Amino acid sequence: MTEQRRVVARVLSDSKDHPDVETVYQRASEIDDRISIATVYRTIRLFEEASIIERLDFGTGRARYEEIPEKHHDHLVDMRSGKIIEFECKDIETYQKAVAKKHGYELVGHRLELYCLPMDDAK
Amino acid sequence: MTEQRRVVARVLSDSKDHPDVETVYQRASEIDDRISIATVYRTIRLFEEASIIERLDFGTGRARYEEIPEKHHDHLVDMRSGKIIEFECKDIETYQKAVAKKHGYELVGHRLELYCLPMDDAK
DNA sequence: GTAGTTGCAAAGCTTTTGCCCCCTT
DNA sequence: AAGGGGGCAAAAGCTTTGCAACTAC
Repeated sequence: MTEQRRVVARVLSDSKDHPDVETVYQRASEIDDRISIATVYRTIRLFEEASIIERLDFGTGRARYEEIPEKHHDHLVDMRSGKIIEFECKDIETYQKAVAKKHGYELVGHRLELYCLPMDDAK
Repeated sequence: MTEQRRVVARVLSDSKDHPDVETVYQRASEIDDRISIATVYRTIRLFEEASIIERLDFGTGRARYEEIPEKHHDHLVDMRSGKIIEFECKDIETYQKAVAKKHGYELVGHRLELYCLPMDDAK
């Protein structure tokens, strides 16, 4: 466990948003500027493989990350502001399992994003 | 409307799977080998912007495409074989709208993928 | 001391673009 | 004839990697 990994771990843990690698790198650099972006990539990959963080991708071409939460949730993307809202919906998950089963599969994971506009903008 | 675009359009239309750009390029080349991959990219982008096709992305690093269907559907990914199964579930969509509304949003689009293993493999 | 980690820069992959030529209309 | 479209190769954007130096234990 090196200093660099500690810093990256701390940044990821402290981030309440869903930062991309560049953002993690910037935040880590503020704490300790001897860190390189290659190390950030390597460390993030390591954490991802260890199931400590999860990769998200909202179609922007850059991967974003969050710590794997206690409680699973999905994401609602505010298309106007880019804000990400987390939500949980047990009913949806129940139906997902049912769909998988109907096709002869066991549900192992899923990915759900809702792309939305604020009520007032919608029209 | 040039020959190249006609060929790409035909390939996309004939493809029952969800080909990536490289695959579309290969299939197009079999029909007419004077096509370049740059043109395939350009044409696919054009069709995407014209809402003729839709971009999919199953986390493999390459975008995949399908014609926009009459009836909306989502995708179940067989993690063992890579096969993609299309499904439709009205109930899930109803709950999605409800979730959006609860947060003060209007649902504009969504993305749902189920990652599954065949029943027999699961354990 | 040794195995594992970092920095740097180069390379990899997918996708986009500049430029000039060509085809379509 | 004019203008959009295509081919090629170079460039861009994100991510990974080779290698030598360095660190943690």
